[in-house]
Amino acid sequence: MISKATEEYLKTMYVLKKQNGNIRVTDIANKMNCTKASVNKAINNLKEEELVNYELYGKIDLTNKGEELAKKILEAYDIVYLFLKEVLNIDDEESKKEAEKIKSVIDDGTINKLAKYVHKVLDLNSLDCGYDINKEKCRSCIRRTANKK
Amino acid sequence: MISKATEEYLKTMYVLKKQNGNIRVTDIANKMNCTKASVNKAINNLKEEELVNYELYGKIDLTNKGEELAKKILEAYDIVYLFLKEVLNIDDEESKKEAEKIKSVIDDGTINKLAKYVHKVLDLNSLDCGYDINKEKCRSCIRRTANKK
DNA sequence: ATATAATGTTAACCGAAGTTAACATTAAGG
DNA sequence: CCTTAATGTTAACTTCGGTTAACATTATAT
Repeated sequence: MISKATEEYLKTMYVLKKQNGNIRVTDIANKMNCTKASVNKAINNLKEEELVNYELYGKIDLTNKGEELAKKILEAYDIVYLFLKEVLNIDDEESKKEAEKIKSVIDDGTINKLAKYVHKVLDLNSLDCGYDINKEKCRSCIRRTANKK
Repeated sequence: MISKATEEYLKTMYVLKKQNGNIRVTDIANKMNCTKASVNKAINNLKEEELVNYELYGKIDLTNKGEELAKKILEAYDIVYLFLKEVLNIDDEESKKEAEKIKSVIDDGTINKLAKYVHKVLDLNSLDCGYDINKEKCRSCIRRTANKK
């Protein structure tokens, strides 16, 4: 339905909305290191799918459906990022870069399993994504090992 | 230099060579669910990069450089697959599918960290990829937890 | 040996995602 | 206001990875 590439635009738009209160072509292009022309195309794709509302030269905004999807995409990114950074101890910049790529290819099912695992290993019982993992024996041991240099 | 998509063809060729002793366009196409035409193009790309040798209607073979790269790609796949299957407990088919996609986007550095982690968690001290992780306290605990339903 | 099947190659085309460059619209400052 | 700068849009083009369909070559079986 909607490509992974196009999902990126949606995600960026969501972030900009939270951040600036509005969504502008120029800002998207800057964030994504692409041209305004590319942004324009993506917006049209997203409008097709009823993920964003906009009129020529008008305000750009996400629909409810668009917000939901954007949130899901962001969650996936967060989980992968957390895993790379906190479990594998990959440095921050690299974790961000890699999380971006990985979350763009993996299925929901994998994200869910990863989320559970990360939460278990890091002893996080509540996180934005809503995971609440049952306590298990030996968790602090796992964490100590996972976080060790 | 060489795209991730084209790397896939190289990997498949390597596997077929080990498996059948020879590499044929038709077999590659079957394995990869694509047309022979696509295979042909990929082979030409790989020849450009001196990763395979071949002449029109002739034998197809990997160069040394091609073999080395193929091995690296396979290692990456194996590590990701192992992680998904044995650590996250994702089922076999899904693990294969996802490993394929993930290994196509991540950097070497991430693969290395993941390899170390997987070996530590699963208590594997030797594997094809050559990792030999120092023993650490509490490893069996980690493994028990990782393998638990 | 030769017809037929299997295999390999090529040309022309497609869609996705990006680009450049020209143009249109809107916003801002004097 | 009205000019100019910033922003947004569009058309034409590029590259990549794939396709189909026609064709060429090689292998097989009787």
